Amino acid sequence: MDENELPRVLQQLWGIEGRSRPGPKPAFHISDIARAAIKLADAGGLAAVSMSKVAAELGFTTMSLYRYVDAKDDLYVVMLEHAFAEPPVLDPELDWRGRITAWAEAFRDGLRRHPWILQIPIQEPPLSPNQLAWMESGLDAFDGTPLTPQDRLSAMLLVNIYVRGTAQLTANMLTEPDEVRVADRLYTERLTMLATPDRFPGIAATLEQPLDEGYAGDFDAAEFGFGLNTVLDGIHTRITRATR
Amino acid sequence: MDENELPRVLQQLWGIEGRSRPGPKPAFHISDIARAAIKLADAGGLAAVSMSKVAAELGFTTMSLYRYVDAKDDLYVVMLEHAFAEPPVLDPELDWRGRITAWAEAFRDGLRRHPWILQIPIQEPPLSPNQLAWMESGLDAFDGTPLTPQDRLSAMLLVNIYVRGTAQLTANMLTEPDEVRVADRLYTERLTMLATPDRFPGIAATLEQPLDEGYAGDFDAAEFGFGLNTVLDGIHTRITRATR
DNA sequence: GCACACTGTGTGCGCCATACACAGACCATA
DNA sequence: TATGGTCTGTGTATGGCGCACACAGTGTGC
Repeated sequence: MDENELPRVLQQLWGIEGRSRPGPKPAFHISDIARAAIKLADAGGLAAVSMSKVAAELGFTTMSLYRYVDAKDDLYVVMLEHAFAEPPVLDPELDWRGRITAWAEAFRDGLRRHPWILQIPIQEPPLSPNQLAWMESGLDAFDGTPLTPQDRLSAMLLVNIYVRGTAQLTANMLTEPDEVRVADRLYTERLTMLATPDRFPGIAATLEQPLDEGYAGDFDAAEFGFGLNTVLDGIHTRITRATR
Repeated sequence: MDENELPRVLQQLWGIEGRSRPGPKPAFHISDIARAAIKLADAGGLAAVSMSKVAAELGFTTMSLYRYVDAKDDLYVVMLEHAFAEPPVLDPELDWRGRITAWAEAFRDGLRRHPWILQIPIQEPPLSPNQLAWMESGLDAFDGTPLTPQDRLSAMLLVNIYVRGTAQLTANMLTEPDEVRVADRLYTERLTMLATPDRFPGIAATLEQPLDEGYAGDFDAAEFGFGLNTVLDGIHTRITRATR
């Protein structure tokens, strides 16, 4: 009974094959759809992904996609599942901090490779194989700590949220690195103009500080690691309390 | 020169009035547009907001909106600006932790009141008055700490990201509290079915743990505060290091 | 009082997701 | 081996969307 309730996309992603059926053989597979859609999204953002464009990319008609996918949202699920392939293998030699850091960086790399992921409207919590594998991988990073399963979930989600959030901040500016610089400079200019020291002293103080070279280009690796470490320090405190 | 570059929406939001001009008086104001759009969004989510529906709500034609707003994205900016009015006044008696907690909770309340905010595709960093006021308010929470302006920005962003992220997690499920319960139970069922202990031991362990009553209904205040405290512990560690 | 910038409006375009009916392909069964 | 039913890809059609553009009327600065 439960199996029937599983949406078709999830059934296909988990490889729950229907028994051999009458009718013509399907001409392709959802993974083909995923590949075509990801290609379009990598090139032109999520806006470049439409049912008709994906179908054209595959050489089929728009409506043929609906034989594989119930709705556009399912297309997103399939794209997400294929964009994040296997989670990283975490070095068991490392402590929890090293492991979750590696996990976070791998996640970040994925988001950098496919920035359109951040544009996907999230409707439901993840249930597809690779998504669960990433979850599992993140939870496993806390093996050996005294954290309860619930605590591990919270901690993993915290890191997950942090990575997504920072990626969001940097991905606001468009894709081209040059454009990032320009948009950033323009933003700073405008902010300097609008955030006057009398009404916005805190913001003004931030702007007075000369930007580090490292920071200028992007919310780069150093800054990312710095913020991540703050989060991990918080988790560390929790672990210490749990040990006591 | 710089003023001319400012997008029209921002000019209007900052109250930079153009000199008195020829032609008919405008029939309404962007704040009317904001009110109408927010009303629609509160009732039916961001999907219920279209140029034509907003215009109809106001009793005007679709195209009239474009006399006030250059594009749909600007409409979002206006909605955001009006949905988050004044930031909370932070009690100066409190320490930084109390202040930033109050700020985070106020932010969270705003997101709860207008869940559609999370659906708005963020294209640019904020430059509108209330948005900057919230930024300022968040930065001010760290007054009296040894953190540098840059550190305060990072810390504020960290809290901001946390609140957004957790709100995102809970808002995935739809609006009705009952639906949350149902969706949550359904998710747990499916997860239990798919995340078998052999392949996903970490996830399975999380599921075995009986859910607290408090947790069941929602990612509620207690859980929110718990995660927030973890983040604040991390910031506390940074402050301690800066003091030393 | 006049020129002209500005107002709200009507029409129309191209794109989107997707409902539905259809003709042909193929397997399980007889 | 024949056949029924189910599945395939396709063509057509619908209602919505954001928005470009031309227009007639309005009101201010000169």
